Amino acid sequence: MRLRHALLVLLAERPHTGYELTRRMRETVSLFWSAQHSQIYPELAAMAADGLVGFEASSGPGPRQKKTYAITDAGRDELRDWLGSAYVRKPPRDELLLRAFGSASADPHDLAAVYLTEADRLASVLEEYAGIRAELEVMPEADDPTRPEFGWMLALLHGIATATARHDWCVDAARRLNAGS
Amino acid sequence: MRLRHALLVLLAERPHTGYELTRRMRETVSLFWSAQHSQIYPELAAMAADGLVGFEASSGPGPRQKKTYAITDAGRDELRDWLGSAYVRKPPRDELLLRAFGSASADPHDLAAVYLTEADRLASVLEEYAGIRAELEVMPEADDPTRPEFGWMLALLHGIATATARHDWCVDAARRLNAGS
DNA sequence: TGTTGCATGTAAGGGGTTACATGATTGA
DNA sequence: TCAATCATGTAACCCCTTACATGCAACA
Repeated sequence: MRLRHALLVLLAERPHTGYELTRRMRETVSLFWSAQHSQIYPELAAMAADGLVGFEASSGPGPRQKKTYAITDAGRDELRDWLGSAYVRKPPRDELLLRAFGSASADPHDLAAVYLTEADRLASVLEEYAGIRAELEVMPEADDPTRPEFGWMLALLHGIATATARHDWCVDAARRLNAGS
Repeated sequence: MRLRHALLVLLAERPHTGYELTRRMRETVSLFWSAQHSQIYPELAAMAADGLVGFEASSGPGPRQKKTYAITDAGRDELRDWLGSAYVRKPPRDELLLRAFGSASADPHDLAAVYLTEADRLASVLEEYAGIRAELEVMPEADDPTRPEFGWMLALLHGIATATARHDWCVDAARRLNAGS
């Protein structure tokens, strides 16, 4: 039930409609989480049934009512408990590494090209991160653990560190593959 | 259908029973892939139906026959094609980052403890990797892209690089959380 | 005698993606 | 008038985990 906690994190900041949550997942949190609206709407209904969120309905565009969800005290408790609970790592599934492991069965140049393409993508992602970092670094809120900007900063630093490591690995993997022949 | 390719990678090396594939997933490939036997047995049957693998049955322990699966030429073609095909990144789901993003709703000390526990785990993982690396580095096969050891080396280097980055991030995140109060 | 390893399967359910379905408002 | 944005839902399907189910051989 991790989607539940992702939604609680966003709702702890301020109330949202399901549509807004879908957009924020895509635009803001997509660095480390994502979900489709088809998953979010039923989950919000279940969370309301469990008392973690409440909603106010108002007339919206289209045939149905628009529902604005807000976190409840029970929701805040659940979120705080989960944030402090033990982290259990999920088995990773990394397709890029699986390919590396199987390189003996590949055309080395084709596989090297795959890694170089990914390295390029990561390089442009890193440029984007550098811009966001410059914006965040001048904000004093980023040093205050009670502010949302603190979490943004942590997530960004993680993104920069891992994307850099992966970028360099991709370049090295391509070099090793091409050096072999 | 990525499990299919994971199994083809292992079968390209040599024939295996479903039981052996399950064990190798757990012991060898678990750094970046995993699967349960309940998933592997039906998939092997489907791959045989599609002509990617063949099997020889022999009498085994227990009530059923033991089946040793071997990759076919069609399987090798499929594997080579997949290894050279474009990589499409899957949306990541990183619970540790989700927690960082929600830190404003957490007890900072509890959350810092979670990160320090994970940092400890990563430190011991890194020690283990260093040992494997020392073994691999004296093997000349690790530089030859046509040998399985080459892929092991690549996967290991990735593991070391990302575990290091993540370890350092965990320590930094705990420091920032504790510095705030 | 009891546990571990070898060996293969099925069933139920959770979580996620893709596609189907509806319809008002705003701006080009 | 056409497209995009806002807004909410359902259905089918895929992938994966957990649990159920069977039974021989080797070893302590």
